[in-house]
Amino acid sequence: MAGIKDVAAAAGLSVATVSRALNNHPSVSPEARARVLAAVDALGYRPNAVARSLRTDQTRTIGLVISDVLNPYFTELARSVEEEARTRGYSVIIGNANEQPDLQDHHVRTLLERRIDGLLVSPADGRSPLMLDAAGGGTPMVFVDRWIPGVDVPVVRADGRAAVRDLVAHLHGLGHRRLAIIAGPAATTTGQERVDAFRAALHAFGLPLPDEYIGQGDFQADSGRRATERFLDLPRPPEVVFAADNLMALGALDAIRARGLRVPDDIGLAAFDDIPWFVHTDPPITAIAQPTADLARAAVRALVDLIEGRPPQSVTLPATLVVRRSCGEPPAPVPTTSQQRSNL
Amino acid sequence: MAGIKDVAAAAGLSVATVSRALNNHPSVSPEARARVLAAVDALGYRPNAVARSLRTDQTRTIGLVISDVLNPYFTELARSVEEEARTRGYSVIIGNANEQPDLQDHHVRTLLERRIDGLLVSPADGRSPLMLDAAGGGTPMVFVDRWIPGVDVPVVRADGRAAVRDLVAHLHGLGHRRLAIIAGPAATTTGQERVDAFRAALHAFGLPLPDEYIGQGDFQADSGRRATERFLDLPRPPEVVFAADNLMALGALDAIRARGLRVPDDIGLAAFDDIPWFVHTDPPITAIAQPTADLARAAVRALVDLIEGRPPQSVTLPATLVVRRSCGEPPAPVPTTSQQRSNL
DNA sequence: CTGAAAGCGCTTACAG
DNA sequence: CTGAAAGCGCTTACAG
Repeated sequence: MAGIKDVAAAAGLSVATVSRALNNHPSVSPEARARVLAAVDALGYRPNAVARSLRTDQTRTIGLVISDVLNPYFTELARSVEEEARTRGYSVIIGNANEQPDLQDHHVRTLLERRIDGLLVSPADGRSPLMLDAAGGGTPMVFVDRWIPGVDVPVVRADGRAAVRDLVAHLHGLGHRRLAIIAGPAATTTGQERVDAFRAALHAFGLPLPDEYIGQGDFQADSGRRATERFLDLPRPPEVVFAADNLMALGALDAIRARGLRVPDDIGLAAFDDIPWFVHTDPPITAIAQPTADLARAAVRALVDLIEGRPPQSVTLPATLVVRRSCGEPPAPVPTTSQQRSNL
Repeated sequence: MAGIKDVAAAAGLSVATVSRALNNHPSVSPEARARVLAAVDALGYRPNAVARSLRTDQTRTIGLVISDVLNPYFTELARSVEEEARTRGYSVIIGNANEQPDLQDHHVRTLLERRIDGLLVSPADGRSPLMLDAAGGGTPMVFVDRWIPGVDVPVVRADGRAAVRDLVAHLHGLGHRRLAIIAGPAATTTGQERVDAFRAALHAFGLPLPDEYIGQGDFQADSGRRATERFLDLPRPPEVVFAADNLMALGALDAIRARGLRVPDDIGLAAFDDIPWFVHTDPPITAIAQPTADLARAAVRALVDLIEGRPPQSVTLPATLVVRRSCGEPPAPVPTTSQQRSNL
């Protein structure tokens, strides 16, 4: 493969001049620049980013460690992160922790060895020593979605408290009193917060949250299935199950369906995190929506600020309740299209 | 940040010996190894993969260029690719082309400059010169899912012909005669093949595929929505719409719903690519399922073989029809659980 | 088993 | 505006 030396030889210039021409350094004569470009073209030269990174000590790359790519929320987050990073001249390398602490550490380690310029993390495990001292040590780092309390790193996330309160009000208004939650792992902030918010909201309505109405999940579908089965086996099953993420809601739906039960007639269901499919499930599912793309943008902005020496900004955005039919009683009637299938 | 020199100094050894110890080279005394490890620990040394790559001319990284991360099919593919690559000691960098040729090229270029050891591509655009000569030039490359005809690169993909035939037989058996398809971009092999297979299958049943029953989509949801609207505006709309991927099926569902029409009563719907949500949509959607994880594994295997100098293997796996209720008439009754909600 | 030294492909301060 | 040269942090052939 042609190197910068070959280009220099072909252009009749030094490698220094070639390098300058390629990096748009001002002090290069138009003529030299033209000769370089011609040589690059002729040889099919492709700069070696590895060598450049070694020399400049920057990779123009950020690492994104997320808990589960298969979760549509994180997929969208990843996509938006890449988009925003690209407009700022950065590439992103995604590490999928799949909710496993050791996998998370594997990716953090690999990313660090690759000398990424900064790390965007949604910690699957808040207690990883590796991550803790990466945060302490010089690597620019920003938490997104989930964070680790007590670590001095900017956090970009959504606050779901108000939306959870709205959800509980909605359920209460529908006459439901026995409300259960499938929680995420206690080792994650989102895992805890959503339970806390739910409990606080119930409390405000004078409702209890008995232990048997707290299912322990791990944000993946299987755990939602198992927790739901346990709920259904209870002497007094809950009237509504609130899944702390969309994958566990999918699992819950599977479990409910496997018993031949129907939503919302036999049991209600709501989820944290909204996805396009929730409009088309049977029935459409009431969910709490995060401003995912905005979070992604704010997170990248904070990280790039940190990398480039500007003061980064922590950001908290509100999540919002989207009422559909999975907890009973349709929402206020939607204006129907008058158009019928008259043309058949 | 501590470098190998610091480790050498702390261990009282040369950098050569440190390097050997860290790379498990056999000719290092146990004592030296121990001193190195201790020094590494004490200094928190983290090897610089950039420097190593420059020196060894390998990055132990493969690039994966996919057409759309938001498509659950590709998300799963990406996840399985990473998993398989990891067990073989490779990292993967994902480039999301988002079905845009220039974005695809951007990622291919970036990946090439990073000197990834090999490229796994599902071409969003089969005519990209960049990709074409990357394939010609020395970069180890394999196509997965989609490919580019006439390019000498191993291909790992699913063959959906039989499944499409099964689908048409199923629809015909249900009494449907006016069958439409929302096709993918003609610039992609999967875009073409699925139409071809559909047309061939219709032909076998003596059914026509009029032009107005071929909607032109781009594999993304919006295009499915638009194509479906056009179908519904026809004097004689189709009885069933077959979407060539799951995202366009989502769009179709949106469009159908927006008109106040119902599936399958007013119109039937089937999709290429199966996803977990199809079980829970209203109604559950009949789909053609690909062996995604197997494809991912085979693709990584082929690429790693190529990288490491072994002969790579092209692989074609069959896709299968999964009948649900979205085209009419429920499938043979499922054995119902006798368990009722008696415990309420 | 260990070390001194060359070199991977670039960028950039220094000199002209 | 251009070039010669040093150096980024490693690995590895060569010598001992």
